[in-house]
Amino acid sequence: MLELRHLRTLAALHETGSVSRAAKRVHLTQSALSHQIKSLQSHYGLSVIQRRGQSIELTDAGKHLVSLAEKVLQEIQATERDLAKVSQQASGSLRIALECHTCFDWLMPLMDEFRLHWPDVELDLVSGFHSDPVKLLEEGGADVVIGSEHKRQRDIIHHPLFRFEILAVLAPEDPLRTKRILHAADFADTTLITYPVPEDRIDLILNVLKPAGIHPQRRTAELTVAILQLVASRRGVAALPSWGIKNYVDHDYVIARRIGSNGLWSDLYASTLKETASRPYLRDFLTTARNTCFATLDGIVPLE
Amino acid sequence: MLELRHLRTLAALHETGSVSRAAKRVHLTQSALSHQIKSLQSHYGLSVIQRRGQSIELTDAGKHLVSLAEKVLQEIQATERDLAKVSQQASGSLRIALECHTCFDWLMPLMDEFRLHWPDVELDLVSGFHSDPVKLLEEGGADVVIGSEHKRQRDIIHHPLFRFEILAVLAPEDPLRTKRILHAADFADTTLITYPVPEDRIDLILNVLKPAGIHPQRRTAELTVAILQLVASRRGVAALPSWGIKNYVDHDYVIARRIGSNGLWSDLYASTLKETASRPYLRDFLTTARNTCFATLDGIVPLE
DNA sequence: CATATTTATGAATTTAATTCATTGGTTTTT
DNA sequence: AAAAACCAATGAATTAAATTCATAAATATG
Repeated sequence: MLELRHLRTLAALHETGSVSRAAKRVHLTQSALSHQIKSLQSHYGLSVIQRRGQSIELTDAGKHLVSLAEKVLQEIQATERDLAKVSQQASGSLRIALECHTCFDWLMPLMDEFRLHWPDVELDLVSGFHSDPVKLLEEGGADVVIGSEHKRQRDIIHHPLFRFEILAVLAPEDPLRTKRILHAADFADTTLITYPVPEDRIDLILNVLKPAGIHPQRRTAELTVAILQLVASRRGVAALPSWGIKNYVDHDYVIARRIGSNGLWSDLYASTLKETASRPYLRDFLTTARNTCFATLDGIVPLE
Repeated sequence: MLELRHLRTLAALHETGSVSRAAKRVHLTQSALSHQIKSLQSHYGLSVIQRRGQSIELTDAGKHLVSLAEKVLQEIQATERDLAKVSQQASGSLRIALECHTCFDWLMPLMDEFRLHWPDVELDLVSGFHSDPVKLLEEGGADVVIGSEHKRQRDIIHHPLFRFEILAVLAPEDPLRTKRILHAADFADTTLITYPVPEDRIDLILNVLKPAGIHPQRRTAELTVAILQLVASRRGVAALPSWGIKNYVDHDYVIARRIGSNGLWSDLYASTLKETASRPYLRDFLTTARNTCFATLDGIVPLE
């Protein structure tokens, strides 16, 4: 018999295009999903997905079920918002602290949508730099911190968002363009253009350059566009999320290169206090965040 | 986590107005449903139903979930029809043999709806009387038999529809009107007005009168309205399903009385061959049949 | 051609749902 | 007013089923 579990899986398959990624998305193993799909297929006597080389493709039947899933899951979310109103859990505050500057890109439209659904929740962005963002939660200065920190800590929950790749961004004429992959040494004589945050908050420096003993010059800019403008005009190179620069790369404004043979990856979490985690509007915020990110951001991968 | 199981239960609770009846409706025990409701309530931190003395009442939250359930379950049904088309299982024949004459009442609109959803299925009513309707299935004369037969038989499946009460129908001026409950003896000097079928197909005779050694006169009519017309004009009494006479009773055209202290009840099944049972359009027919009957027919109770 | 990655599968395990047996309330009956 | 009948709730036992584990098969990738 069909269950929501199946629909959630179908939606994840559609989102991620692979069984193993979908499995992470719904916090199950690849095996579990494979079994699930099998039982679904035998229940309806038709196939839902088809192996397409290394990944998979949805069949016609699968597409029908996916569109059902999307419809149904949205309706459930809407009803759950209604339930929060009924039980008077539809108010409170959601002050978001952003550790990842580029995240403004997807957070802004998300906040607009959130405001529509939760008019009685005080929504705010906590601006400025914070040395210890998790402390901010404990001190009550913010309700969610969006960043890459995820070390286990009492009374704090790190809700996984997604994993993304950080690419080196170069001017199209940069001599390094000939290399398909950049390594630490390639940054030795460059100027690194970053957001105005300490060194230990920049993955490239922390995980690649510092271990290799390389300390390039730095120059900072507040906004992603400003950084890209500097890169394009050959003032230096930057390291930014692949989805944050996609448009600029597609239009040949800049070029992007992988950092290290496996790439430089970063994980994004939304951290809250334990007590905040159970609030309906926070749960809703998280699911819509994940949904919109997986739907709109290219190249991201489920986490956990 | 919410599952379709919960929504199916909610819908059944709404339909039947009681946990134990809802349990039968979804083929589970009362205990299972009670646990299910409890876990649902603790998941959302609010109550869904409230004990209202003998039976139960849905809370505001419960009503929200019920309307979600109805929407979602309909969408699933629609998608399953689409899947049948995709896998080319949307054609075949559905010839219905009716053992219960009064069932025309609900079957007609149901057939109209069915035709809309399954334009490529040959839908027919097998008319006339059949001594052994199950044999009709085996001989290929019909695809479904709607009647009260349900003895286990090889290669035949009896899909339970519902249980209903058969009431004695009297003219408003009938001397028997003073009795709240009629017993076999009360029929001794009456004329029994029935459909034109053999005695052993009339529950009142088979289960009440014959065992008591009472053999009233009989007169037959083809149509329910004709029977009621005869009753109203004092030509005799009839025994008909409570839902079949509700409108006439409500308008005081006739009056209805319980037969025996526990009432005279009859069970309705839709019987098919085993192989027919798995066809998508047959399953769809059955679920819509049950849905519309439980939604529109008063006083019916889930079976099994 | 070896290696990475991805999906499929059978068996074992764990989790969760359901039933069983019983109790506590309500209503109805006598 | 007591008894009977009915209905829902509960905890423990049971059963069922979903998930994981371990592994194989299949398909790119370098």
